[in-house]
Amino acid sequence: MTDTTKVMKSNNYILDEQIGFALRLASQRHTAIFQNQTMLDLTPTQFSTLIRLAEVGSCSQNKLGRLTAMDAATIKGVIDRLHKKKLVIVTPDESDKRRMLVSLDDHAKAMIDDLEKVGTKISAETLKPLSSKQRSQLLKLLQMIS
Amino acid sequence: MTDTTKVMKSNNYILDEQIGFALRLASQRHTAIFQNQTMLDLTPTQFSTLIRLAEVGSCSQNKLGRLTAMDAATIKGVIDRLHKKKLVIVTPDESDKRRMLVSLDDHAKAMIDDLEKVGTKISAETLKPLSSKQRSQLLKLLQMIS
DNA sequence: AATATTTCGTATGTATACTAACAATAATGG
DNA sequence: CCATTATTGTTAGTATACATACGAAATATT
Repeated sequence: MTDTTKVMKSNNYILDEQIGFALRLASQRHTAIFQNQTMLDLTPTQFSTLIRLAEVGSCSQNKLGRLTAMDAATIKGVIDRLHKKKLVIVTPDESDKRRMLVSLDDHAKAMIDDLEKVGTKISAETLKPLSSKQRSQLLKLLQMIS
Repeated sequence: MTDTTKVMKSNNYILDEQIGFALRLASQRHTAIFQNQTMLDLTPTQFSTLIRLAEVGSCSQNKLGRLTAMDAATIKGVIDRLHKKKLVIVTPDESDKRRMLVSLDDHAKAMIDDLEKVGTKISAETLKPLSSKQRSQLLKLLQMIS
């Protein structure tokens, strides 16, 4: 007599427990929370770009991409759209003719405080299911694998 | 005498410590690891779709989307591309004429074991910086906010 | 100084991922 | 039974995000 269960697929690969799948779900949830903040007519990456620009002042386009973890092609599209919304100023760099200097428009500068408030709320909403200790733990673990 | 530092921007919003930013970085790193697995001519979502199909057998397109956390528009594109690669079979459901029944092509069925092996390797590589305890902790925390 | 390499921005193509609108079909409530 | 509602799949539009290739400009090497 043969126990056929012995040769059945051992099924030890559980998609829902893979880090990639879990990351995608968590990202989706966060993005949904972000987009539900209707005050913000911005995407998460556009938001990050404005915050970074407020920190560094003026910056070349590619460098800004590195500061926000976007490659050259991606940051270009983001800057184009922020420019169309009149939130950033783009001027050629005289000292290096390859570079485009990007900085915040006055209109965007005035928004930064509010952006940070909304950003704080979005993070809190996303992390609501976690205790304070769990929140910093999650952040630490994510940074460790980045 | 006035201490001007008192009115300076309190700068308590640190982009790099926001959950959304951290999630994006971690996702990027995982995707890079995934794509470096050159054995796989698949994207992470295509991979997930094949694994799910192996679990459930046959399934309508929209339901498959729900099982893999993709909306109708997204899963359609994924199925189209998997179909073009001859990895899935798509047939109209006779009992419900709205539905398209999706299932694995034999060619893909034969790949599943290998896919799971590679998938396991990708997850391990992504989580390499973490201890075993930290890995399950991270997974648990991600699932809690999803 | 001339050459080689790198960097910067741009452009194209592919792949998620969402919204919104739409038609066909199915299920349900009166 | 019929009208309403819901579901399924499709299409179009927008926005990351990557790879790749390219020319222009700056830097490094010889």
